Amino acid sequence: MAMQPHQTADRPLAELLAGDVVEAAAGLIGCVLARRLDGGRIIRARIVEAEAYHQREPGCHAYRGRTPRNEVMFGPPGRLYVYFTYGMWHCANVVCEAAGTAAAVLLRAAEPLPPDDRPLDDTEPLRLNGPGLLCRGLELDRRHNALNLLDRRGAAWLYRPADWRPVELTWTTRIGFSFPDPHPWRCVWTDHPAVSPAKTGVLKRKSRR
DNA sequence: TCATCGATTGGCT
DNA sequence: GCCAATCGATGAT
Repeated sequence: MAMQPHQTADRPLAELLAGDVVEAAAGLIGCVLARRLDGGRIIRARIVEAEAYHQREPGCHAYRGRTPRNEVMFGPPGRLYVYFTYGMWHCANVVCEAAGTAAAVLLRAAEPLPPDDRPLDDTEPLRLNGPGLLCRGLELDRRHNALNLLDRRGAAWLYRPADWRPVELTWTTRIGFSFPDPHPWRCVWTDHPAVSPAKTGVLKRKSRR
């Protein structure tokens, strides 16, 4: 089996997202998703778990081609793809690879960061450890579909923080498949406490740095 | 037009 | 471990 990618900071975020979606999943671990709420308050969360999807495999929403729902996946990289599922949850993805190719990284879990100078309120910790919880916590829904995450002036944006460092990654199969997942494309910040409680991912291998 | 089910979560047995 | 909640996207009829 091919080696799973490690993390490097040798490429700007925009370039990373324009490239291979599995490498993008690795590179997004440790990056920050910022959200400007309607009232102006800003929430930030560090991504600790992500999954890669590509149109060439049946687990991907775009496997059967372009539909109104997955339209954004075919667009330029760096856009936000939000879909609604199970009647009550939204899931957020970062579109990757070139326009015309449908590929995206599902953001499965993140660690909430303290709001600027204040410590996080321990009495009501924000739980973002699951794709549905992440969207609920950051108040993301389909109104934000197609948002450009590389534009810091928008309602949500992505960046690699100044203190970003490569971390140990664990790769497993992806979560929620109704058939055996052929790809270990779930990328987890090893042993990070904010990772989702999903139990069905099969451990494939670890990678250092 | 209809039936099925999902890239989920939390609660209960 | 099992299952309900809840509804839109999708594929079949």
